[in-house]
Amino acid sequence: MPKETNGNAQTRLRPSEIQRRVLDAAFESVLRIGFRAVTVESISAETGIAKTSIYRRWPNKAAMVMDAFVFRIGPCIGFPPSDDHIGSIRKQMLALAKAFRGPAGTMIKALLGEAQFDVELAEAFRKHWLLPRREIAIAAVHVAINSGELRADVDVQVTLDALYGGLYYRLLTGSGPLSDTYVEGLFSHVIEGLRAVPRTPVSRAVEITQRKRSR
Amino acid sequence: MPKETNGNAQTRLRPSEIQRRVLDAAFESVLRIGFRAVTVESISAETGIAKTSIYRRWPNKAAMVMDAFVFRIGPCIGFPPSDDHIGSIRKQMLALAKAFRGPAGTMIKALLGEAQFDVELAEAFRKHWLLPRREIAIAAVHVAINSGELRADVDVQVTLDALYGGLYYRLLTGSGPLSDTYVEGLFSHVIEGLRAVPRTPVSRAVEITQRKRSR
Amino acid sequence: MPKETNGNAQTRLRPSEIQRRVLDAAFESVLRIGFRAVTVESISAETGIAKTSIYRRWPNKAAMVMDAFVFRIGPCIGFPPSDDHIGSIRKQMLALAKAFRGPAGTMIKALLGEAQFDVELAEAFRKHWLLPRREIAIAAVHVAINSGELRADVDVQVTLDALYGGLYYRLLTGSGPLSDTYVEGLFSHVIEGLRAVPRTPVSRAVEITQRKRSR
Amino acid sequence: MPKETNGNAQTRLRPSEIQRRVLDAAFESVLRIGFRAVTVESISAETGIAKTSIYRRWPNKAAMVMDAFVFRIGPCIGFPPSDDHIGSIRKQMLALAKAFRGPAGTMIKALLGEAQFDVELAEAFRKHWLLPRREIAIAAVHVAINSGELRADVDVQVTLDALYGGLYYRLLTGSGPLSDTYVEGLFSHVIEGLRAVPRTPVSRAVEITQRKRSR
DNA sequence: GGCTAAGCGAGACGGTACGTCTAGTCTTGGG
DNA sequence: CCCAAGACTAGACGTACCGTCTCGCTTAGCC
Repeated sequence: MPKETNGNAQTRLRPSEIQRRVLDAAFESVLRIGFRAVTVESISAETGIAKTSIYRRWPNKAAMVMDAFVFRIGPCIGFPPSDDHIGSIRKQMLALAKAFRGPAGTMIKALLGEAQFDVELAEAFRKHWLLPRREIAIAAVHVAINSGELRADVDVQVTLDALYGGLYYRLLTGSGPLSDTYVEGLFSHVIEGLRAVPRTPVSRAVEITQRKRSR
Repeated sequence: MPKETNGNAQTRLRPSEIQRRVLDAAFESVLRIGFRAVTVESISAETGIAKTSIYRRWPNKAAMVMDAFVFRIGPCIGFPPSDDHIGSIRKQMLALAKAFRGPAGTMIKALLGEAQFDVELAEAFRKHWLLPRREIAIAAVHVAINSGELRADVDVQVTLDALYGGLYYRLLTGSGPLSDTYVEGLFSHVIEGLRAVPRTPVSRAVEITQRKRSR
Repeated sequence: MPKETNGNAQTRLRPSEIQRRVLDAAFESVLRIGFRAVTVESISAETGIAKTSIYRRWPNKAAMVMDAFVFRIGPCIGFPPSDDHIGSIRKQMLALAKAFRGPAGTMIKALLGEAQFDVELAEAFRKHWLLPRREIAIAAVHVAINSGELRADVDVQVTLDALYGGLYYRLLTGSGPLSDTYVEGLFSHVIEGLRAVPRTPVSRAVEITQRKRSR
Repeated sequence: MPKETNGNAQTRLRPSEIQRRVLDAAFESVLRIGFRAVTVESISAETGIAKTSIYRRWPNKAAMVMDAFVFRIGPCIGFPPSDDHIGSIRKQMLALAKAFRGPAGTMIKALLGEAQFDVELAEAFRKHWLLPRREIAIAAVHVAINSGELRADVDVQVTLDALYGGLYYRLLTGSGPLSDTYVEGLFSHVIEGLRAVPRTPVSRAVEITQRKRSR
């Protein structure tokens, strides 16, 4: 008979269980009371897991919350498939904006805010959040260029910064809503000018996408 | 004989002098040791001005540093004039990127980072930094539309988010340099597609501007 | 036409009016919120009289409250006349105990407490409160000795310390009530042994005084 | 080999050692610079023990000094044995007066002064200083009554208030010396009148005790 | 199968800064 | 000249977390 998780309630927690409980509590706490109000001590008190055990795993609160974010959100926001490669970028932008409106947005605001004061956190954020998504997007744009959807002289990095920069700008400055309409506009304003075969005016593109959505 | 500022070194500081000294010290300290390391107490110690006097004017460190930023940077980054209205936006972007590479960039990173946890600071940052510049840019785009440089169906807000969002994205994520070349690329990728009379490929525009700069 | 108090509300207060208002406010405030909570600033705020004007008259809070005490209480607790000189001491003790149970007790607790840390206040308290009363009591005891009520070898100071010390002890330590019964007991326990013609046991004296009071 | 106290100077202090150092420093500081001038911060600075650690044990300065008093003085002033029970009270009064003339007097003045503004301190002072001594004295008086030294109708509380009240009165008001002669006088003035078999005049009793002491 | 090393909870520790409070001084401007 | 108004320096207050540490106890894993 394998030992299993051991039914004895008094038993010590397995390391993986400790990690799970801490990250869950951290995630929920950030959403509930905000990153600033969350404390290693408060997580310790809430979970009953000793501060020592938390500090053994993460050097500080930021690293812990970063892990909580990756643990819970990281893998969730994929890159939706699409017939055309350009359209798949549009779809990813819509998915990202939707995420920004929910818990993930709260976490990203906090983590990117904190990252301005913590180079290790900044590095981790780039590595675990920004780069994975960016690489997929880069590939999509490359394919779009190679397939003739976009011009050959398009600069991939610049294009993606224009597309995604707008989303992050609104998230971080709170200077406007992250609505689907906004995302469509952002996408069409940037992309239409980069197409190999130019389309009609941008606003028409917006109208089209809006018409589509209302169906 | 007017009383004047009074040459007596022993005299008490005038309120405006207190404000100036505190803001100067705050500004320099943020650049030297970083926002996190700056403390109301350290500013008090450095300037010899009582903590009480600082707290009488600003509710907390963030508000004080925000004021220091406005006091020292705020009015400096203007909107360079240009023959064409679109060109003036390009010039402002270049000026902004240059500022981002210097002290202003350090301050903005700190303030925007902190603003993620402080709604009052966020509001102040929008009011004193983002909006004034945005309004000038909006006007420039409107004029460009009315004069026929840009299409009539261009969405001003979306366009500016695409242009400036990229700059703030790189500033805050550190995901790439804020070089003039990058700015030119960002500008041309977004703008060329929005012109009433389409131009040649974006990369050609980049080449042109680069040629200009090398002269 | 004499100037009078001047109906103009805007007129400046006369010095004596300032003193009266400050002392009244100080007295009431000590009773209402306690000596510790009273502040020169709070008195200033309450009366609308500038801190400067208060500090011009009193060196600190303690001196101000001492004055308020003298101004309001000082003259109130007299030395009741009595047929026999000893009886007049008894009556003064009863009057003092009654005062101790009211506002005067609150003030004396505060002033004597504070006086433990402020020699000037201690001196003022002795001069304005303790000594005036003590001198009358000393005279009463002397007369009682000379008239043959008390023994010739009675030490006046010691006797008065025993009589009044008990009252102050209870006031300051809160180790028991300052009831009339207690005062009668204290008086008779000390005095009976000092009479030239010894009386019956002390408890009988207590019974007698109690009988008197019930009539 | 037992672990022992560990000779390593670099080791952290044991809790009991922290307590001892703080209380010692508090005691000495009160004597040296006075209760008012003593500060939790100054004790922290002097001992090198963190303010936090002090506040973890005591809620404020008064409680800390109270503990310092009990720790150093509390158990020292006993109740000297004597052949007769009344004489043992006299001896205790002499011992107490002697203590009042030294460091204990300084501490008691400060604590009882502060206790006028701090009910918790007042309670602690009664519990740790006044009551233990009072209970022994009560017992002594009871024995004296039962053995026939004192009258049966003597009120113990009143008697002790008369005896000890005088001592505290002089300590707190500074209205006279706390000399042995004074104590003898106080004792005999109060006690002689309460004896079952009356003695000669009080002043004679004083003379006798003085004669004894000069031998 | 017993010993050892590591992980664990609990929570005290030294530290830093917070934002508040009060004291007592000083300046300004009005009457 | 005296006042009110109120800003100023000075410095202690008591709190909150930080990240480190000791302390026993428990549990695995290694011999």
